[in-house]
Order: sequence, then structure tokens, then C-alpha cells
Amino acid sequence: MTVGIRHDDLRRRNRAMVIAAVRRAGQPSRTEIAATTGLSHSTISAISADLIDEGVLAEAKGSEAPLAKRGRPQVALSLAPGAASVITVVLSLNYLSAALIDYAGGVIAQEHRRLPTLGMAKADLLGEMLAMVRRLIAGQSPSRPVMRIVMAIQGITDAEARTMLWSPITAHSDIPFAAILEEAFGVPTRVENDCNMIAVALRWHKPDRYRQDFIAILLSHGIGMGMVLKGDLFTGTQSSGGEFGHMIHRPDGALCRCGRRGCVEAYAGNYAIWRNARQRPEDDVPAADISDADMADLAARARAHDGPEREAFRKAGEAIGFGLGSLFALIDPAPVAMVGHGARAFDLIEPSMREAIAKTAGGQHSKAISFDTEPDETPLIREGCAMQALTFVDQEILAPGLTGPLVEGKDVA
Amino acid sequence: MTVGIRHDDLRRRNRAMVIAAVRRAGQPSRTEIAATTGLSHSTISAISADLIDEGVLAEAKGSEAPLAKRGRPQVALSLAPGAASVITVVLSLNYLSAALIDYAGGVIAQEHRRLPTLGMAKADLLGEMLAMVRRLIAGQSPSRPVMRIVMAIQGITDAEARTMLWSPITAHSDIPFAAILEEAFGVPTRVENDCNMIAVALRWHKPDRYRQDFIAILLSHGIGMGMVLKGDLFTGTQSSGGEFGHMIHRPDGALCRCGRRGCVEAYAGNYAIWRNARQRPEDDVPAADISDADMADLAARARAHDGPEREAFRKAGEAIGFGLGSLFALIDPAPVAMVGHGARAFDLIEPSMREAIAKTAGGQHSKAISFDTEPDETPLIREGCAMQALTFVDQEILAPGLTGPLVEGKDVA
DNA sequence: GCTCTTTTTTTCGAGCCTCGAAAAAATTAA
DNA sequence: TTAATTTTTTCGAGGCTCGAAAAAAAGAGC
Repeated sequence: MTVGIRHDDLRRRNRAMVIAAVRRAGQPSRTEIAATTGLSHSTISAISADLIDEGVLAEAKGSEAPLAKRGRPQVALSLAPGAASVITVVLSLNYLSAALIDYAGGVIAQEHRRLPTLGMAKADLLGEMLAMVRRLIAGQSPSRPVMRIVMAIQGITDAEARTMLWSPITAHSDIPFAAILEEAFGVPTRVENDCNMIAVALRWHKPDRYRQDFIAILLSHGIGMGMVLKGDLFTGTQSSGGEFGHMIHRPDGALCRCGRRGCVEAYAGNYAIWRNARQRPEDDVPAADISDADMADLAARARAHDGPEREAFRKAGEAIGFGLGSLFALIDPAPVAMVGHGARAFDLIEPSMREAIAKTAGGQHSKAISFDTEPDETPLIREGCAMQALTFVDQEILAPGLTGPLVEGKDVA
Repeated sequence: MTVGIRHDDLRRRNRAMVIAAVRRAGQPSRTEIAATTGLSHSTISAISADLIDEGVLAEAKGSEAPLAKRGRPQVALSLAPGAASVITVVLSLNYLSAALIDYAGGVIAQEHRRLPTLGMAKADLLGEMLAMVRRLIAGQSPSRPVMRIVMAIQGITDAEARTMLWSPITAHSDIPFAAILEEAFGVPTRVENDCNMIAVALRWHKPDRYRQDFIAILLSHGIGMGMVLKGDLFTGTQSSGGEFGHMIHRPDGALCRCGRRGCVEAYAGNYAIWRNARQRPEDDVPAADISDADMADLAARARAHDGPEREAFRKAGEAIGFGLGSLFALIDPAPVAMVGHGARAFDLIEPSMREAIAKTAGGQHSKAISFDTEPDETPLIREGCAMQALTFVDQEILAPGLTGPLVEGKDVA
């Protein structure tokens, strides 16, 4: 059951609340923080004084417009970039990247490289990743310790975010990335699903549109989803969950990359669109990878004339539409972000998708369903990882510290 | 954003925690409460003394087995039945019932009656309901005020649990039941989906099996679902949500009672099984109601020989199986309770259901999927309403009270 | 039957935390 | 230069939880 609130938890939580308010608002004054948190001015004053002493927050002097108003001017508070740093690692099909991020969310350094992930030995893949992270940590001054690593991977992770259970980008499965990275660098680590990180990023990036409830669908070689419900990132009971692409569109239907039949992805993934456009049978083994250029080419031909290419995109839209209809039957309609290179062809899939949604129970509030496209997923995944990592630092490391957070951080590392 | 914790919230929350611990454990001693809540013995002692003074808790003397142990014997605490009372109202197809429940969860009085809900005028339906509730309240001593009403209805309610948006049991829609009952009796009221209340009841009833994550599927005229994820009742973003029965099984498939095509319910609801068993076309208009006896008859014939009846149940299992497969793709596998009269035919639907699940991505952890049947849904719905209502009383009414909860309750009423 | 041991519950003072009110600080308007 | 205004800090009051010690209420042993 939920545990009672101890007296010392109170300060810890309110400290975390103040840090969160600053992270969200950017450069709020103490008065603004008091307003958003509902705490009294005296409390905010005390807590922010502590946090400034500890080097977590800083008074952002002279940066903001003076905003000539009568009365004592507000002093903007901001996160001290040097309070900590985190590392993000993103592993996708044939692509590995990592970045070192300061406490305020700024990128200190980053690296990326193309790798043949599908064919690589496990040890080589891990070696490349560990070397990249090691280089980033080496370039870091010891006064700003790395306090968290968040890795995003295209694939399914366990609910505790410690292990990649399965991924389409490699033949290997059950790789305990979190344990491996913790072993190597002594830094608390999580492995997350890439689409979940996209959802986290969208909330920070466009809080007006993506706030309490929304869905991010990644249209790429496969179909992924990240979802925020009631303000919280949705995850499965035992894994990262949200495998929208593997909901069943047509029982016993087209062959999916996962080996089963009739999944949404088997109609809407790049390989499925490719297969249909080429008028190959539905149980043809999915192609391993199709370049963005080839997909753009397909889309161009679909736009040019009514033929098998256009029909392939129509079928993709239909599969996504019925899938969304089933999803909306469960969670009700919510704003949708179509993310990734496939979103560039959204004009081709939208009509049949909307038609399909209208045929479902979830389509009844169809006015609440709005679509937006984000063609480039890579920066979103990194941002999501960064915010996820920094939020952990905020809540778990900085807040409970009595002797100062940095000391504790060093102990861990 | 989340609001900061004020100093006075602390006591309120910890009081609520103690009450919740007593409600869950039944008759715990102060020491047990201290252990489960993590609060100190002194705090538990102070809080429980207050709550006993206020008449919320009572020392349950001599009731429990003395349990001959060395040392001062533990004093069992229990909820004082007279601290408050709540009313439950359950409205299903052709059936209305209501009950008066004491603070400890015991039934003080109840009433039920059969009504032709499908054909009734809205005013008559409301009149019957209000009269029934009025009689229950009239029989109640004023020292034990009714502090909450929770109504369960077969159908969709809004996310705030105030209005029935749509229901298969009546032609009328958008009935603001909560406002109507609050207007009539001055008691805070919620309208909930019946399957959601079943899920709430199962968690209290069989906490070993139904704890953090589980699914309750109601097999009846239609197909309903209640789901608990990560310990919380799952609801939609704008409505009660969880309309499993209206996920799409076969695009453009059989005609559903909701007017659309291909829903799970259009294959697995009583009317769908009936339609298939009679070998009627799939777009035949769904029958309004089919008696339990008729369905039992169909099941008997299906068990007796391989014919259209058996095929009808097979198709129902297939629809539920693929539906669960899609659901599991989103949330991962979880224990399932098959509830309602239709669960008596679970032997007929289970084989094709498991076969279908095995064909889906969600079926990969199929060992984690276990099924249980609860043939009688009516008492579960009432229990769920009662626990929902009492939990609200615990958290919102009793906890913040300074002058004692009953005074506040009277003010409200 | 009396004392000792054990376990539960209560009491009491210490230490924090938040709050409101008042004071101090920092700026514009007149 | 003074007054007005707004933000931030200071300070004492009141509450809450905690740990330690005391009190209470039984069984165990002789």
C-alpha cells in the first residue's frame, strides 16, 4: 500500500516541487514559483536559498528583459547548468548516437555514427556504445559529475527499464543494457523505448498541444507508439508496452516483421507499404530495410497517379485508422502526433485513415482528434531521454540531499 | 502542475492513510498499522485516538481470537459502522436496485425491481430511481447521515462521473444522473460504468489474485470491460472508457448494436452468438434482449454436438481472443476475470480464444495470462459501488474534518 | 500466588517545517 | 527627494512526526 508521509519527506517533496517549477517555467521568480506550487512565499524563499547555496539553482541576473514595472523587480531563478550532467544514448536501426547534457538541458557534447546493427555481434555493438559513452565522460570536468544515463532503443524493454527484451534492429534479445552501463560507469541507468521518449519530448517541447493526454505514432520501418495518459507516460504492466503496431488489424492477415499475421504494422510499416506497392503477396517476408529515399520515391509516385503505390498508402491509412479506432475505444480520442520520416507521406494516408476512424466507436468524438506531423524523430528521442534523465536527477538525487547533492552524486559515481 | 504539500495536508493525508489501512486489513492493531503505513507508533497512536474520539474508528473488543501470546495483547481497531452511510444504485437492462451501506461496508437495507428500461420514458425511469433512493434514506436514522451516492450503469459515463452519455439499456442519452441525485438528496454523487465497479469489487474481494493489474470482462448481452492498471482503475480521457467490446475485430464486419461494424461485441455479445447460432446473416439487426435461459439452452446444444451453436461460441472466443491480443499489445498480459452469465459458457469460448491470443504479439507471455470466471455480476457491481463510495468518504470527508466528520456530513446533507 | 519477561500502547520533549505578518529591499512615479 | 509599489527576507507561532522512556497488560516460571 501507499506509504505514509514522514515529516522529513515534506521538505524533500517541496524541494523537488520547486526544482520542477523552475525546470518547467525556465526563469521564474520566487513569486511565480509560490503561485504555481501553492506554497507560501516564506517557504519558497527558504527552499530557493538552500538550493542556491547548494549550487542547484542560480539567480539569472540581467538576462531577462527588465520589464519596467513599479516595485522591486523580480529576480529570475534558473537551473545551474553545472549542478550535474546526464548522458543520453539512442540506438536505432543502423544508427547509434550519444550526448552529454548539462543540468539545464543544454548539449555539452555529442557523437553519432552509422553501424550495421542488424548483422553486428553483440559484443561489437556493446563495445561501440561503451566506447562512445566513455569518450563523452572523459571530456567532462569532474566538478560536474554524470549522474544519470538514459538510453532509448527501438524495441521493447522491461517495465523496470533495465533490459531490452526484443528489438527489430538486432538479432540479439534480452540485453541488460542498464546493468551493463551501470557496471561500466557506475552511473544509474535506464533503458527506455524510443517512442516513449518521443512522447516525453513532445510534452516538454509543445506543452500547449501535448499536455495531459496525447499519442505519438512513429511511422518508420515499423510502427511505434508513445502515449501520455492523464499526464503520465503510459507503459505496460511488464514491459515498455504500447505496441500499437502489433494490435491486430486483420486476423490471420498480412505477414508482420514480428512473425505473426495481421498486425497494423504489417500494413503500415515501410516494408508493408513497399510490399503492397510492388504488389507482392501479403505473406512475402518483410524486407530488412528500405531507405528514406526509396519511400519518398514511392510517395511521389502515389501522388502522381492512382496505382498500386497509392493503394499501398491507402491500406496503410486504413490499418492505422482502424487501429486508432480500437485504441480510442479504450482511452477515448486524444491529439495524435505522427512522427518520423513516414509522416512526410501523411497526406497519402490521412483520407483512408479518417474514413476508417469514422467507422469505429472511437470516432464518435472525432472533433477531438487532431493530427500533427513531426518528420524528424531523432532530435525528439534525444530530448526525451535528456528530460527523462534530468527529471530523475531532480527527484531522486537532488531533493533528499542534506549535505548537498553533488557530494552524493560523487559517491554514486 | 502538482501542488506543493502544505503543512496541514500532512496530518490529513496520514489520517486518510490510517483509515485506508483499517479498511483494507479489517481489524488491525495499532502496531500493524504502524508497520503497513511506515509511520511511527506515536503518530499512529495519536491519529487513532483522534479517530476514535470522532467516532470513525472503534476498538473491537473481544471479537477476535485472543491468540494467546506473551505480552500486552493487541487491540484490534475497526471501522465504526455508524460513522456514516452511503447509497449504491445499480441500473442495468430491465433491472434497478439500490442499497444503503454502513461505514464498515455492511448492507443495512436494499431494494430491487424489474423495469422495462428500454421502453420507459425518461421521467418514469428517474421517478422509480428517486423513489427507491428516497425510501432507503427515509429508513435511515439521522445520526448516521448518507454521505455519498455511487450509481453504476451499463453504459458510458463522462470522465467526471456525473452524466450517463450513452447506454444500451435506454433510448435516452446524456442523462445527468449525478446532478439529479444531488439535487434531490443533497448528497455528493457519482455515476460510474458498471464494469469499472466490477473491477473495483474484485480488487477488494480477491486481493491476492486481483491486485495491481487485471482485467474484468463482462460477457452479457453486450461486452463490457473494467481494468485496473498499476493499482488504479483505468478510465478514458473523456469518458469511463475501456470499451473493449467496441474494439474492431474485423473491419467492415458484423453489425454491432452500436450501429457500427466489426466490433468484438458483434461477434461475442449474446445477440451475436444468438445470431450466428441461428445462422442469420451478420448484418441482421441485433435482437433487443435474449434471456439467460435461452443462452444456457444454446450452450447446452453447443456442448451436445458440433453444429452452428458450437461455431457461434467459437467465433465469440475468436473475437475476444484477438481483442485481448490487441489489448495485451498495449498493456501486456494480465489476469482476466470473465464475469457475468456468459462466463458459464467459458468452456465453449476458451479454446478458440486461446488459439487467437496465441496468434498475437500479446500472446508471447501467455503463461502470465490466466482466466477465472465469476458468473454473477450483480453483487459485484453493488460491492464495487459501495467500496468506491466509502473510499470517497474516507478520503474527502473524514480526513480533513477538524470538528468531527459527522457534523460536516450533516452540513452537506 | 507472586515476580519476571514480553509485547503493545501512550506520553513527552526535541527538532523540523510551513505559515502569516511585518520588515527590509529595490525600483518607478511624482 | 519623497511616496508608492512590488518582491524578498526575517521572525515567531503553531503543528506534526519521531525517538526514547514510561505505562499497561498479558503469559511464563517458580
